[in-house]
Amino acid sequence: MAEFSIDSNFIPALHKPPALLPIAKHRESLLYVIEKFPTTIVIGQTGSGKTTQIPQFLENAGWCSDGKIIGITQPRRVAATTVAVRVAEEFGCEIGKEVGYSIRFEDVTSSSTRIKFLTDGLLIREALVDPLLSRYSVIMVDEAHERSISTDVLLGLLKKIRRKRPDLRIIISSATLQAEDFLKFFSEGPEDTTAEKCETKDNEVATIVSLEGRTYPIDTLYLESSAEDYVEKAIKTVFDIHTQEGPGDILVFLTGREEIDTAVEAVSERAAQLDARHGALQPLHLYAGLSTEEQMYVFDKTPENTRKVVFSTNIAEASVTIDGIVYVVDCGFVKQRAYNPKTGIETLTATPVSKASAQQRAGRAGRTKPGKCFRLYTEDSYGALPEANIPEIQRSNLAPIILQLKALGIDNIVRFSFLSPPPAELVSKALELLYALGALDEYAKLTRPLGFRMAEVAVEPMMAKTLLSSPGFRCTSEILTIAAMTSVGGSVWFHHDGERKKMETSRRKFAAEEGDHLTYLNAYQIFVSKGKKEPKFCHENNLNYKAMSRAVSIRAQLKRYLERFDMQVDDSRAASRPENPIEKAEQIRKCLTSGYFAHAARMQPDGTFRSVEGGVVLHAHPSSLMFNRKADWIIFHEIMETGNKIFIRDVTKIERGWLLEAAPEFYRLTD
DNA sequence: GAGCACTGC
Repeated sequence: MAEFSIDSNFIPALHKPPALLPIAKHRESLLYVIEKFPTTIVIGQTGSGKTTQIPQFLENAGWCSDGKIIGITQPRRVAATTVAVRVAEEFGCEIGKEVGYSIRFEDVTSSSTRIKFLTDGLLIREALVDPLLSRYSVIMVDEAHERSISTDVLLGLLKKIRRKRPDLRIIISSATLQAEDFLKFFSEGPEDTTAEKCETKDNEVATIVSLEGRTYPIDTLYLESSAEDYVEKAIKTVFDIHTQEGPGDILVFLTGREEIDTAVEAVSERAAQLDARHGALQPLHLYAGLSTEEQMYVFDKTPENTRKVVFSTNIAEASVTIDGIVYVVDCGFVKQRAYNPKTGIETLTATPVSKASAQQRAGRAGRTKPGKCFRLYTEDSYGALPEANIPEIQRSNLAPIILQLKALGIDNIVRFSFLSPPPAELVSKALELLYALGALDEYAKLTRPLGFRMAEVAVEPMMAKTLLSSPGFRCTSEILTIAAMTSVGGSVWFHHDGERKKMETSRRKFAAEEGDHLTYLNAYQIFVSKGKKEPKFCHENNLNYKAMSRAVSIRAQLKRYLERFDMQVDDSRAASRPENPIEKAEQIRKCLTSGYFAHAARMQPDGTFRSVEGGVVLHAHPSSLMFNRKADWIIFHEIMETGNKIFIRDVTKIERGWLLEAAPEFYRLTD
């Protein structure tokens, strides 16, 4: 008889049994607190098990017994799906049964679902149909400290809903630093009523619970004097770690693609001269612009005697977790988006990180054993950093979110209870645009049906207006495609290293003389007809298959909205040759002007553009067909300032007269 | 001649 061996007969568990997580000993007290207080703020580090365990405790304790469900929101789609799959496993059910998830295009829930994970943006959308979110007995807002625009809006909504639904339990998961802000927010009376008094000590409405995490100690090291060139300093630090420190992979935070590619190249060159006794160094890059398969390399196990060093953007701060990182190198900067309400231009600039970010980055070193974090700045500089990031809601274009709030019946935006109120200029800029688009009337009320419909379709306001005016230009089918293609955002064309030339020639095959929007339309139509929606076709034509498939889903969803509004969509003629292609193209360009009149510009003799609003100098982005081409008047989808230049992307030629036709009032005001 | 990261029944 063969000898019995445990090793060969048992497969090690993928994760530790829940009972071993520190959270298990807090079960009773957590349930007590949630029962007693309408709002509970949970502080738990990564590894505390809060996201996976709390919903199961609640389900077990009977919070779903009256047919209501437990909802847990996440800021990201991947998080919502992966956590749901894991909880279903622990719960012992098939995903979509008792435990499910719901994200855009993917509803994996059923009538038996009791624990539901979803993105916070989607829960806000549910509130449009069910304003009191009456299906839920408990709503847990996870990763609230990240302060995404949707999370902030959701928190304001929940505070409002709570007054009408005393039975609803709200759980906010937060990092230590921000817990007090959340407590204060939920303890204070709403700003829009004076009647409700603040609760007394015996009648507290919110409390904080702290859970232990499973992180390991991290040594933090600073520079004695600040570095002049942090990319070079980062590379040197990597070699110092490699030659002087024990085993373990390295994660380096830089700000963008260019820096990262430079660093990867430098490390692979210099690593060749390393003494063999130190072992090999394998540099890898990680940023969102990479294709999924290219991103996957950072998860591969390195060969024996090889140390992995990942140069990454902020994507590795919260969105992507790489196992085996023992050393973190932090340059101290991040590229951050901001919106300037005076010019209506978004900027993307490298800014110093916050203390919260620096701590989060350092924490990436201590996930499997004690680690070290090398900060490429002085301890004094750290002390001077802001405590937390400026919340997104205070530095974004608010037009989309104000449209949604109005549709939810929140007419007085200024008195809505925001955790961090947005600056008044951002609010008035958004109101101005929504008024110009016809979504709001002169009393700032949502118009019917246009405003309500614009709030409902899942594209930004200018495109929503374009889409909804398309029947008047007899080009709804085409605009649906263009809306879907611009929604996937800048990732339609794709090339491997050194294949840029090939991509340019591929792209030229789809090019339309009138500009980028019609080029998108050509690419999409050939993809769904001749390309038969196949990956092979995409590969041959330098199209991003993932992006194209997403465009197909978005288009189908947008089409369903229009049909619900009783708008006819005739796709049959678009697929075949239009009767008069030039006339059709003109209708499409006119229709685009009806939504994008605020994004108009005129070409100058030197090839740059001058914007109609503000008269600033604009450059066609090199990814645009209008780069190096002649035009007169144009409209564009997106505008962004990077470095010292303002770029416009997705550009289409128009005629001046169309602007006055589309928005006579707007142009009278700016003239 | 070039852009951080997310996201929407």
